[in-house]
Amino acid sequence: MSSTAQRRPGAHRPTLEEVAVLAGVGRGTVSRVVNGSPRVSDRTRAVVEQAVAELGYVPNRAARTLVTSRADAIALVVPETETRLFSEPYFADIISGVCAELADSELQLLLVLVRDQRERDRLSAYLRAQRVDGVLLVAVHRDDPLPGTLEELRIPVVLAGRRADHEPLSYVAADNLGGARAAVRHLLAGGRERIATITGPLDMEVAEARLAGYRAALAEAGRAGSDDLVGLADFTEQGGRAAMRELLDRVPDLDAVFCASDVLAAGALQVLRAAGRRVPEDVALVGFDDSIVARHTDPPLTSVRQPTAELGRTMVRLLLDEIAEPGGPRHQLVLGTELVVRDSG
Amino acid sequence: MSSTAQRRPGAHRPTLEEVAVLAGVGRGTVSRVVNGSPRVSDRTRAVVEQAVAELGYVPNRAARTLVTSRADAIALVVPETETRLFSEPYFADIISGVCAELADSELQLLLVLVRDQRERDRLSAYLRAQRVDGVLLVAVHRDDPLPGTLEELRIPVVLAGRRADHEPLSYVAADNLGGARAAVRHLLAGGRERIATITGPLDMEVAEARLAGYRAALAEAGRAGSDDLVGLADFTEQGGRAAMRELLDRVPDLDAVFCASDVLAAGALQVLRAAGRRVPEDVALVGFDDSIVARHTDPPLTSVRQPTAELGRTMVRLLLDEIAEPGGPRHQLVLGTELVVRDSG
DNA sequence: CGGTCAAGTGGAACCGCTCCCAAGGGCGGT
DNA sequence: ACCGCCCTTGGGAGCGGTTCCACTTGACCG
Repeated sequence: MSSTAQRRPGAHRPTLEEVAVLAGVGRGTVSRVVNGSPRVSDRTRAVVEQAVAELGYVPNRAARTLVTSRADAIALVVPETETRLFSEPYFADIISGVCAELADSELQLLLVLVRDQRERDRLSAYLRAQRVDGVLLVAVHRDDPLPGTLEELRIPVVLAGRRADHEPLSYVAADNLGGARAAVRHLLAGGRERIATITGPLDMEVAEARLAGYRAALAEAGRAGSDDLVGLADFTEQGGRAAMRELLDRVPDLDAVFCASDVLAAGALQVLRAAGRRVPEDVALVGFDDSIVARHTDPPLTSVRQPTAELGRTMVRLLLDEIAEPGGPRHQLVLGTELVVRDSG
Repeated sequence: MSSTAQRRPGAHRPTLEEVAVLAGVGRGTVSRVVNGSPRVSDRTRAVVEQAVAELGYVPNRAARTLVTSRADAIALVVPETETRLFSEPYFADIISGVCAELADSELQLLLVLVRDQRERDRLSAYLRAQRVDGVLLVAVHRDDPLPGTLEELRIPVVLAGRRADHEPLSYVAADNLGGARAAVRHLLAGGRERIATITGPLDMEVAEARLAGYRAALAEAGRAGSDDLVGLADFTEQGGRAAMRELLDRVPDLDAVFCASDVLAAGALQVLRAAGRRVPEDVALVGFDDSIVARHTDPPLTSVRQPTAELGRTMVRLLLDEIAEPGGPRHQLVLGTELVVRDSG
């Protein structure tokens, strides 16, 4: 039973021990070389590296994790209620940014959708089983219990967006208020008089902030925004339609609508058209997110773009910091937004 | 230097051993209870379960993985070149389906974007490090080396779509040929005479199959599809525009275009409009994917819907099969598609 | 009533790695 | 020539599970 070439690819994976034997050194030495410790002579290092290459050795992560209790992985957690996110560049860009930033580390990315209490529990179990070093949390609602749980478990977290003005955890957010204000200023500059808004669900700080931006722009122009001009919706197209209908009922003479998302705007647009209003002649329309729909509606939507990939990258950077220095200071960043003017207003 | 640091609440996770002590049984017994082995008396089981609950015990996955060499995780691998996927419901639905199916297992989902050779190598290393039990592969091009690598490593794989007609690996695909044929039949039924097509990159079987469906429909109607009527593009909007321009040059009297994707169709639509053609009066337009753009163009696009979430679910099911029975038979499934008629043709 | 056997249980061995400690060797200083 | 020190190195002791084997026990059988 000679230990011959288990050379069949895929069958046997060489262990550190085998590398040590081949290189004629001890296990500790191989470990040091593999992990780039400086306490190894150049000659030995070369020999070991040769052996590693020859055997195609790759360290077994489970074994390493077991002893270091680092998982070398982070999780991106998304409430499934937000699956809509997936169909927008927002999410794609976040992922893209996250992966880009992760590429230089040895970390892996776990994707976790949480759709109900059961899955929430499952997630807790994961975390408790020490499967990840940190968590990226997207689209948190104000009363989401998850951030609290994570904090209790002492697991580093970074949020995309914040739960409220005053957010204790680390987060990276887009300047929603500023973006919304810019959008409404643009409408004002275009001479619009009766500017309405359709908001997202106000238990999300994003929606709240965009509404605040709308109000701020009106206020600085010396106009009191009447509540009649505010239509409430969730972030769906259907919600946009319903809200637009109500607004038209309540304020038939409105001449502009700032929508808290492009999808909302798309819904609103349908209703406006059905009501015989021309966009932008009769009613100007501005969205938010600069998502793919914005470019394809007729007319294309003026919208607010967020630096989403950058947001993903930054989140990872912050998370790595927190992982490296647990209990360190929290980091909170707000990234700028940009108005993209198209034909809708 | 006393080993303090570990007493922070939330820091220390109870081990199997501690549960055993509390329950007054051996480690093996606890393990059996935790893993649902039948070889435990009801009384003992109850005692152990009590102890588990009391301590909030959750098995350490790394330790388990180390000895069982099951990773309890699968990877979803996406070539980054296909990030466009992310902005379409296609991908969102795949993920959603995958997660839904995974929810009942103990498996986790790793998301891996591969954007260049370096990351491809990194992926190989992951796989070799036994971090996953299987791989879901999306958007494979014909000459993609990844499937081959995986096969060599003896890692179970299921593809979304296939590389060619004759695909050795397991896959789940939509009936692209059938869908395309249905789309073109619909155009024929509408009385269209000069039906063109804009294809995706022909090194992908999806694109090829959709083109084949187009040809099949023409053939069965007794019309030889001239090559003049075929415009080549990648799956981008820009590609759609370019291809549409060429087609108009070559075949000014075309009265319908079947596009291999909605995004292509959206591009084509812009060019048609710019050229003064009315859709659908002068030129009928049909897309594929029933993506979010399809509903928002003006007019909304007739398109072919694929059962994408189902596709994700099925992929997982097949993969679990392969994992359970390595070296077992390959499974290959084709799921039906459905024509969604809107105003564009 | 001894013998057979299945069920239930405890515990050792081991998975592959990191970490630490002790030991070997080289070298400058005295 | 000897001592002390630093640089390298080998290898033991776990990390927290699973698995297998051996042992105890009580039931059942002839």
